[in-house]
Amino acid sequence: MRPTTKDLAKAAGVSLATVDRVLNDRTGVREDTVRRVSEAIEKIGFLRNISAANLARSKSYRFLFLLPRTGDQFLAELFAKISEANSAFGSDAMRAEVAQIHESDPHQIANFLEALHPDAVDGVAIMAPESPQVRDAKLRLEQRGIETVSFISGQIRADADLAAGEFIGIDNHAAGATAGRLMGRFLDRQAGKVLVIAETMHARDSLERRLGFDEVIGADYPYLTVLPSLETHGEAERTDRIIRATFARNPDIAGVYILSSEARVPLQTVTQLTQGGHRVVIAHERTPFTEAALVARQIDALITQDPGHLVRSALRILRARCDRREVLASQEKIRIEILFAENL
Amino acid sequence: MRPTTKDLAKAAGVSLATVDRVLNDRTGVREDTVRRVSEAIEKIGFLRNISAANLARSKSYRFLFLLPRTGDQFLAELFAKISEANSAFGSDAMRAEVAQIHESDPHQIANFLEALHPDAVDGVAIMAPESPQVRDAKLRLEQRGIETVSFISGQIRADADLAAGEFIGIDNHAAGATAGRLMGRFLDRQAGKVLVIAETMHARDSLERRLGFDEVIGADYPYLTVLPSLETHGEAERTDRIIRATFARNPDIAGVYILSSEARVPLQTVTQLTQGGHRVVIAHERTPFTEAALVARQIDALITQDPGHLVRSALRILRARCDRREVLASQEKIRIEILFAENL
DNA sequence: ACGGGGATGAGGTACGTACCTCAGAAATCG
DNA sequence: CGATTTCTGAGGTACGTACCTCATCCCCGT
Repeated sequence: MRPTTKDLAKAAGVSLATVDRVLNDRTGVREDTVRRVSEAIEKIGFLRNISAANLARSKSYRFLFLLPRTGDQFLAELFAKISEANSAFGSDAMRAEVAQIHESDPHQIANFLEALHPDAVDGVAIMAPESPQVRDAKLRLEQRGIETVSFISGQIRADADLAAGEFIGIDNHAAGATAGRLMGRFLDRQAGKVLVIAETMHARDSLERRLGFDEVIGADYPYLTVLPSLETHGEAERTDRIIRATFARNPDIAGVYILSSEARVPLQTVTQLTQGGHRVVIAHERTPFTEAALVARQIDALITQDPGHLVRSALRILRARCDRREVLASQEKIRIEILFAENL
Repeated sequence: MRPTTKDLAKAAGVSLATVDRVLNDRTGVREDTVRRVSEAIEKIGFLRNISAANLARSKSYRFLFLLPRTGDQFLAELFAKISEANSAFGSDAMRAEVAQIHESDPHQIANFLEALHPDAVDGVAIMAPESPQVRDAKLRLEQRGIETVSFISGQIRADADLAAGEFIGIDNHAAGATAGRLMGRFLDRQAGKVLVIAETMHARDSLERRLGFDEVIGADYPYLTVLPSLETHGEAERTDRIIRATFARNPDIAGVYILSSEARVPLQTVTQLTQGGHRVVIAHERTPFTEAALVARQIDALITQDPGHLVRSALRILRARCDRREVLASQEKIRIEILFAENL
């Protein structure tokens, strides 16, 4: 049988009331009594029964995902997984909701965050580009007792944040390097140019992917030339136009790397221009469109992060932080997945 | 607020006692009363609070992993992850233990399973090759109320089992196909022979990997010749000897595919024989050894399944079955991961 | 020596569910 | 119709923890 608070009280030679005071950080306990209880916890291996505790304080967790207002299929995947998580964790007294904001307006994001009240929300997963306003708003949220995590893109302060579960998402530098390795190996000894397409290079994740990509290509495949990144700004017409123009100017494009998470629009143009050729195309994120393109051999490889894992990981980390618990680091590490048609 | 049994009783127009009888499948309730309660459950969206239920019946879950007696680093990883899961799920009233058996002796396995008692074990994850004895023993376990799942290798009855969470592990045919694709692309247009090394081809997972591998190579890379599988039987001396002999007979070996989960021993010999050459080496499973080999460029790619995910998935599935709950299928799908030095 | 305040104990109620008993209502049978 | 049998309701206790109140005790300073 697992020891209970009752056993703990007996082992520490104190009453249940004192055990409760120590366990819940209440005032009015002498320091050496705290120590005695802590030692007893170690000695008998007491573990608080979180189910019972949550039952007693009839606590439930309300979490919020703050996502961009505009997006395409990857955003839709995230929505689907959040609602899936809601039904899966429903019996666990936690609920996740979504709010959408214009990701390009740091002021609006900060205002939104300021308006959140600890009575209504226990934690927020924020998918938004880095900015001082948002960073400050996050700090103030945490002071008010609302937990926060950076989701997929956004505020990374240091490598240590990754370990601490501050950031939920893949290591984008490594993802870019992986793309570079695949591109290099798939274009085996074949010289040529490589086109890189991004939504915007102002986002930290795009920058890091590009950096990782260039590093590998530069080091191991010097006969490949990586062109400057094309920026689509998420506009379909512009995307089509600039890709066509670049292909026209560079007939020797051997590979295409689409590093933004919404690949559908650029991919449509690239596919048309690559008809029958032997170009290697690598893109990010698994969506109905990219999946179909992979099967149709219009893409050679996909580099992805599992949206279901992202969502569940965010929820588990927020929850653990609310409970002041450690998380299982190895479970929360978001893997860089590589998909071919064979391992879909 | 989530509806409770009290709300359910009111909504169904019955007493708490009757609600309890219906929820826990007790006898002595008229059929149309059951129906009324069920309808009320739907109507008010009642969800049983499993924490409270487990608290009330002071239930804890005891699960058992049945693993092979002999193994190397992959087995060690599994052990580590099981003990990790124990501490992570410890506050959740579930405990996992390990038993080891000679995997090659179906009789001993069956005897072991027969001896398990529902009072001592709630569920078993079995990693053992397919055999009629084990299959029967599993069925009898389930009749006695002990849940079972096939773990990593072993009894697959049909594709439907995969969906139902009967089998926990990757799709080995797809894994072999993925290896084949990588081998083909990395050996771009370079003709030669491909060596395949297995522990034994009597195991279903090895067979399926080989099948998938051959399919892709045969279809898309006809200039490659895949040699008959070498069987190591897990013996170090024999492994070294037969690999050396095969290399001596086939100087034009361009690629090596090690399809068993313990790659260390064969890999040591292969690495020696490949010194300075340009052979493509693909192996399975991430262990300290294969990871180091990947970084040292002695392996070109690793095809893996996350042992932590395997273990947690097994536990979640067993637990859900004990609770007669559905699992979240997308979370339990074990992905075929591809590792390069860049995305470790 | 005494008051005051901090530390501690004793005991209660609550959370949502399981499981038990017993009384009484309703349905079924002869 | 009464006598069974079957169903249902009311109420209790328990699980492990949180949170509350009140009484008591000890230590401190005066």
